[in-house]
Amino acid sequence: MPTMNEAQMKAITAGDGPALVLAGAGSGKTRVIVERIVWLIEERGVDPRNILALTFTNRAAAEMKSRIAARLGVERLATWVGTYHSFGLFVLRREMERLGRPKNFTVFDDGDQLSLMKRLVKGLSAGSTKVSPREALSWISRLKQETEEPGDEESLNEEDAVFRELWPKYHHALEKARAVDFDDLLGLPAKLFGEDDEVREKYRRRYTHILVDEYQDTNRVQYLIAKELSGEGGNLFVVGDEDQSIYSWRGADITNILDFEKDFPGAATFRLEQNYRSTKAILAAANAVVACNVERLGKTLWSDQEGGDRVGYCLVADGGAEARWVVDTIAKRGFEPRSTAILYRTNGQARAMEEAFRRKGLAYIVVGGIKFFARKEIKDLLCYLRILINPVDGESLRRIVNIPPRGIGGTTLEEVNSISERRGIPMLEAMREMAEDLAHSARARNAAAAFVALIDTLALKAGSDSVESILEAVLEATGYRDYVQHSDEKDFRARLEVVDEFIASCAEFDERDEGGLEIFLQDLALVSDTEGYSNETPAVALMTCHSAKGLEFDNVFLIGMEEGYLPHGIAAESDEDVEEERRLCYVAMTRARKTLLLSGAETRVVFGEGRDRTPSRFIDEIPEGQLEKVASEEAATRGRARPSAPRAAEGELRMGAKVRHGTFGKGTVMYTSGSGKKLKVRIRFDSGMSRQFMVSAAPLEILEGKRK
DNA sequence: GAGCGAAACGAGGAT
DNA sequence: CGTTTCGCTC
Repeated sequence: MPTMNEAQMKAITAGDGPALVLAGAGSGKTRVIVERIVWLIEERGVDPRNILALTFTNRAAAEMKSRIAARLGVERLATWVGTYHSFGLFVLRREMERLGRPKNFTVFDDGDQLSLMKRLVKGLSAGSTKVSPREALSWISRLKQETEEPGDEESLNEEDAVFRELWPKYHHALEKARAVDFDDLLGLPAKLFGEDDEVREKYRRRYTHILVDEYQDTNRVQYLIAKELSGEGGNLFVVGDEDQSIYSWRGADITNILDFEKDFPGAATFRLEQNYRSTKAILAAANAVVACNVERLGKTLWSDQEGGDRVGYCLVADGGAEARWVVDTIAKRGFEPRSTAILYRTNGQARAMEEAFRRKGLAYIVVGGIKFFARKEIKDLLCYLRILINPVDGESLRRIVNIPPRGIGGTTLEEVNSISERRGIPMLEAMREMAEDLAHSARARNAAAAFVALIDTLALKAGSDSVESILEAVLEATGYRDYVQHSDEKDFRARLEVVDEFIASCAEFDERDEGGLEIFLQDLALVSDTEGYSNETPAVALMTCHSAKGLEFDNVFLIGMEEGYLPHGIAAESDEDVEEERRLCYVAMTRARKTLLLSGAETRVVFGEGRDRTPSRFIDEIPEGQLEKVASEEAATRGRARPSAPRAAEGELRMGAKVRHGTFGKGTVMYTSGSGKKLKVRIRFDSGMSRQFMVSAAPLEILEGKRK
C-alpha cells in the first residue's frame, strides 16, 4: 500500500501541544498515531510509560500496540494502549476505595443491566405507563454519558417521568449489588479527575502525552477524561473523521471534534484527504453519497488509484436470491475469502447469508453478533463465580439460585428479597436467616440452607486457586454438567461444548495473567466477540457496517440496500438520523479496496411475511455513470431449472475432503451417500470419533479438498 | 415448585 | 420466524 510521504508525516507527528488530525477514510490515521508515539519516544526522549493511547475497540488497541512495538523493535510495550473503557476500569481498580467503595465490585454488562431493568419495570406501580426496559436503559445511559442527572423540571412526556422514577431504583440496585455499569467505568473516573485534585495530579504526572483515536466517537465523559488528564494546553493528540461518526446513539458527541480548536487553544490542525485504500471508482461513489449530508465540514477524499471496476449494484428477487448471488459471485470471480467481506445493517441479515455459504461449502466467519460470554451456559457459570468474589451481588444470585433447579422458585425468592429489603442485608445473608427462621416452611429452609452451604464451601476455594480450578469446583458442586445434559435433549452436546470452551478460556487466562478470579471477571465484561477476527482468518467475513469500521477488504458486498435497512426504518423520521445512516453507508463503502458490490431485494420476508421493498435512497445518490447495474445469473435464467445448491456441495464434499464441523471440530470425509437434499457424509474427526451428517443441516465448512 | 404446551410478543447499531 | 412468558396440571 502506498503511504503518505515522509515530509508530510513529519509535519504532523513532530510537534508539541494539542493537535487535531482530520483524517479521511483510508488515509492512514492509525499510522499517524503510531508515528507520533514513536517520535515522542525516539526523538523527544519521552518515557514510553508516560504515554496513554486510547481507542474504542480492543481490536484497534491490539493492532496499534503491535505496530508501535514493531516500529520500536521491542517485545513488550511499556506504553498504555487500550480502550477507553479498559482504562476506566484500570483507574477504578486503583481508586475505588477513594470513592468509599470496596475493590471487589462486579462489572455489569448489557445483559445484566437488562435483567435488572426488566425486574424494576415489572415492579412499577400498576398505573404507570408501560415502558420498555431497553428504552429505560438507553435513556439512563444517555444522561450518564452526558454527565447529567435527571432534573426535577416538569416533564410533558409521561415516559420520561417513568424513566426518571426508574433512575434512583436502578442506581440503588447497582449500589446494593456493589456493581458498576459500562457508563460508570468512564463516569466514575471522570468524576474523580474532576473533583479530586490529588488523583487528577497523580494521573497527569503519569500520562504526559495522551492520544485518542476515532475522536469523533467520543462522548461527553470521554472528552472530560481527555481534557482533565491533558490539562491546560496539554499534550492531547486526537485523530478522527466527522464523516465516520456513526455512534451518536451510544452517546458520541460530534461537537467534541468540531469544537476541538476552541477547547484547546493553539491546537494544530491537519487534514488528510488522500485515500490510499480504494480505487477512484469506489471513492467517487462513496463521496457522492456522503456529500448529500448537510451537517458536515466538507472534505473531499481523493485517490490516485486508477482502474478497477465501477461500483456494482444488483437488484435481486428476494433475500434468498441475494444470498445466492453473493456466494455465486465470490465463486465466479474467484474472490479470495480472507480479503472479502459481506456487510449489512442489522445482525439478522447474516442468517440467510450463512445458509448460502454453508450450502456452497464456502468458509465464512460471522464477526460480532451474539457474544460467546453472553451465552446462557457461560452466563450461569459467571454468576456463580461473581458471587464467590462479591457475595453481596444479589443480581447474579437471582440468576443462578435455582439453576440447576433446587426448589427455590419465585415465591421463595420474593420472600428472600423481602427479608433482604426489610433488614437491609444482602440476598445471600437473607437466605442464611431464612434457613434459621422457623417461621418458614421446612422445604424452603432446607433449600436455602443447602444453597448457602454450597456458596460458602466454594467461596473458601475462590481466594487462592486458579480460575480454572474454581470453575471446575463450581461445575462439580452444582452438578451443572448433569443439569445441561438432562435439561434439553436436543442440543446438549453443543452446550457442553460451550462449557468446555469456557473452561479453556479460564485456563488461558490463568496462564497469561496473574490477576486471579477478581480481575478475570472484571475484564470479561469488556471482551467483545469481534476480537477473534483478523484479516488472516481464511474465511469470508460477515459483519455489520458498524463492526467493519477500521477494517479494509479487497472485495466488499454491501447487502440490503433498501429503505428500512439502510437507512434503517427507525432512523427514517429524522434528518439527523438519516445523515448518520448516510455516514454509515459511507463507512461501509470505503472499506473496499478494489471491488464494491451493492445489492437489494424487490421483496423480502420481514416479520414472517413477504413485503415489497424500495431501493435505498443512497443508491439514487450515486450518479448513474458511476454505478453499474449487474444482473444475477438467476434473474437471467429465470424460469429455467436452476441447478440445486446441494448438488454443488455434493461435488465439493467428496471423500478425503477436510472439513470443520461447528461442534466437533476438524475431520475428514470418509464416504458420502444419498444425493441432493438427502446427501449424507460420514466424517472422522481428528479426535477419533466418527459420525454421519445430513449435509443440508450440519454446520460444515470445507477446509480443503474442493473439486479441482 | 416443576414441567409442559400454548400463546404472546418482539428485531438497531455495541464498548 | 424464533424466543420468551403464561397458564395449566401434577
